[in-house]
Amino acid sequence: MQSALQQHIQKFVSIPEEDMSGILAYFTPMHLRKKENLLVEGNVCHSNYFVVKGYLRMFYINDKGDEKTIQFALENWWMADYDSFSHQKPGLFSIQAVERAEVLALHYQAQEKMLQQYPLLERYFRLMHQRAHAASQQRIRGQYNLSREDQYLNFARRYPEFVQRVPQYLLASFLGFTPEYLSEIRAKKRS
Amino acid sequence: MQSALQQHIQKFVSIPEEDMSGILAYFTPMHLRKKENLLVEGNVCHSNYFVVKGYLRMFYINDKGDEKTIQFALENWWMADYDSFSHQKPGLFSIQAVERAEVLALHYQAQEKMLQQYPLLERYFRLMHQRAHAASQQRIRGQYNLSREDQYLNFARRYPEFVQRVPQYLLASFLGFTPEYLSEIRAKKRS
DNA sequence: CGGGCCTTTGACTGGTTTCAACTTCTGTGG
DNA sequence: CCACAGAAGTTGAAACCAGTCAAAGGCCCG
Repeated sequence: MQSALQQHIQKFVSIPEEDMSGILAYFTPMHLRKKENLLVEGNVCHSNYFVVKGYLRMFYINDKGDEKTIQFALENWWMADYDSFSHQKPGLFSIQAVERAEVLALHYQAQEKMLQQYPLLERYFRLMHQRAHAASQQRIRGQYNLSREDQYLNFARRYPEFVQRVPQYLLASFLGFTPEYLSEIRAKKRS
Repeated sequence: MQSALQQHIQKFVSIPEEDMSGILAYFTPMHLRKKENLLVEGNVCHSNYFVVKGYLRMFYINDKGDEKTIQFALENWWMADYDSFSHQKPGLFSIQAVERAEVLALHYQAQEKMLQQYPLLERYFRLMHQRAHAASQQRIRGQYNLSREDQYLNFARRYPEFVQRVPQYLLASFLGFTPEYLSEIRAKKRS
């Protein structure tokens, strides 16, 4: 059976079958326990992570000391603090496995080498970032357009399984409001 | 004198000098009047735009009928509705020149051809999107962390010349609040 | 079975929006 | 070059969305 990553890459670019093992060799598989950290705020983001199983979240800690989750990465998504990763300088985000998870880590230098050896992958990563860029534009649009309440309702309609899977306080943090308010919205919806 | 685009590309990848004219041939230079549209909501975003002079904004019109600006593109930035552009399907954004502007338009098919002919440019665009992705992460962080008032003060500190250049109602729309409130903030700051 | 974390509920507060009226600026035509 | 109309910016009052704080209830896991 071929890896999830391999399948994913083939969806976007056509890599000769025989190159695949060479490519996969650049990655380090990691098993993470619940709440295990991949990156801690203030450190350099050395790797770009591909999620095979479970899911990750990216967050930071604000002045008041509470965690704000700004992004999740589900199966088949990439995650990194790209400001930190791109310049290999200390960053402002932490990355953590919410549930027990499996990821493939691609170290910065490994990525550079890999891209030299297999330039076709530049296209793959270009498409990944372009897609993320598109997603950001849509997300920002949603944030401007909808009240917090509608953002939740929208999100719940679009990702019903995920809403079940994620703890409410994380979801609230991701949607940009307090757990108390989320609770209120849910109560209103029930009635 | 070499074009702004050429200089910009050379900052990120090393393209042989003799390839440059071939590359530039894929672009269509455009002169835009103030408030001229490059893209209207509901249409397919056929081109990716590089700003040579002046600046663009991307916006949409909400239920109440007012325009929400979600992004600006200054000199040396790229702009497109990437969800629409990537899939060549109708999109949710309009793009407009705020001032009189010059841009280089890269048509979707032209871009694909160009990337086939000069695969090194995949890297260039990968870096552009990665950078935009990084910027989105930072921007979202700012939106979670700061009150609207602080977002303005922050922005004004970081881009003082731009705050002068852009009309206030656009800036308010971009920062996600009403022109009236921006006015109030500025009044408070003066006193 | 117990402790701690998560969720719910309610009262109070304040940042931000809305609406409407007024002032200032800008550009265009006479 | 002035006049004027429309656009952009300001001000203030009322309403509301959402945050904060505190306390109680539910539930998972050791």
